[in-house]
Amino acid sequence: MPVGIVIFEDNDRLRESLSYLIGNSGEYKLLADRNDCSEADTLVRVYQPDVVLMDIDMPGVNGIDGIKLVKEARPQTAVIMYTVFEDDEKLFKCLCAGANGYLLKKTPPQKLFEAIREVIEGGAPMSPSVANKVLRSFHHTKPIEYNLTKREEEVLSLLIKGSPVKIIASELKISTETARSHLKNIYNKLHVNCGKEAIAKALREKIV
Amino acid sequence: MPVGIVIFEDNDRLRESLSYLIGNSGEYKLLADRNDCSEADTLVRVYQPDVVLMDIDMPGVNGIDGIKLVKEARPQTAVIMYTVFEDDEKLFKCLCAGANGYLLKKTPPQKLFEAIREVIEGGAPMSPSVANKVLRSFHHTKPIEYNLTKREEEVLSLLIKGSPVKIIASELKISTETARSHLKNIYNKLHVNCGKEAIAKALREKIV
DNA sequence: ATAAATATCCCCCAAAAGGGGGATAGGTGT
DNA sequence: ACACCTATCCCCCTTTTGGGGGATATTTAT
Repeated sequence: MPVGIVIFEDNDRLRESLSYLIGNSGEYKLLADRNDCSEADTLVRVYQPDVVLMDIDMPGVNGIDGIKLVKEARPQTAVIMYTVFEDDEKLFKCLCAGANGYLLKKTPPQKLFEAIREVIEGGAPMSPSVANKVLRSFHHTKPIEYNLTKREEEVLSLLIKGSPVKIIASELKISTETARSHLKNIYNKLHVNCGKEAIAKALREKIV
Repeated sequence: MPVGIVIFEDNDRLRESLSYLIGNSGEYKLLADRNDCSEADTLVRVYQPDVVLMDIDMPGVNGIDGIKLVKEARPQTAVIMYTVFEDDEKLFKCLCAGANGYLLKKTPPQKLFEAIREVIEGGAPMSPSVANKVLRSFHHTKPIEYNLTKREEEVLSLLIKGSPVKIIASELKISTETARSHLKNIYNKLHVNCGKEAIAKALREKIV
């Protein structure tokens, strides 16, 4: 049976041309198309699409919440974002919400069809610039150097487990006073004033 | 001028066929090919390639450290991994080390050429199953429910900035005693005993 | 060889945090 | 109507923290 598709896109003209293209592809079957995704959950429950094409900027419920509706209603339905936005915030929100692909609207129809094929086969189609952003998000940007000594790193790694000084000291088999000294030095090097800030900074910047 | 390519691949047969394909493409120019990447840094400094094709499993210096050598020597050179491995550990280590693409060896040469084109244009070519792994790494696996109230979430989000109770209270325009109450409730709900543990848990599990 | 950095320990003291109570008012749900 | 949750506030008391000193050995670097 052909691949079933549902489209959420508030631009009527665009939605209609997409629907037309898909309906006449032979390869895909257009199950439904809507200009808002407030009832996305019901719709995917009823039509059980293999793929959903989802815009982001829509009146009422936006596409990001739309992803969640779709995924909660039917996790196996693949959601491909189809949008003009390529800012990091929207992109990563979509990915976190469970999007299976992310295409920019400048993608030509032929590539769009390829992407649908790819997502059906378990891939994750992304426009090149999007894939690049995603990859770059892994490039541990700057291992900012705080010049912590080995011992200080040990102390810090215990600290970020939430251990109080006494525990840190006993784990490292040193006196609490020594542990406290190390902590003071760590706070100075990280430019923070207390353990809580140090933990926050260390975890955020992936020190240790 | 044609796109310059350097190959690191320890399988002689494969390396030679790749070299041959690239050398005869007209589109690309093979600058060098090696069976180990112990001198990857020197090599990219000398040949200044646009793209490096890099295997992972090589004698001596492995491909992951190879990425680092290349990127430190010449950050603008794009590194495409070309490997049989698709386990999470190797994949994400490569991405973190700065890889610009990740292709499985089952990729047909034509797709390989496409990938090189894509990476030159600033994309991030990935085999479908790889792209899928990458995307899935964003799917916030477990939104473990601690049933924090809105107010408690506000307090927690201030806490993880390292703010002391007084600051939290004044930011939320409530008394320090109220803020303290909220904190106590938060600690109970998160099953922790102090603010440091709460910060660690909240940041690790991406609550708030 | 000599200086600098590191790891270790100690004291004092004020401020902050944490645990234990308890109280009031507004809202929700049944 | 009543129980329950939430948000607000207050007190007491002990432990922990953070900042300020300082001291001594060992290691590292120059």
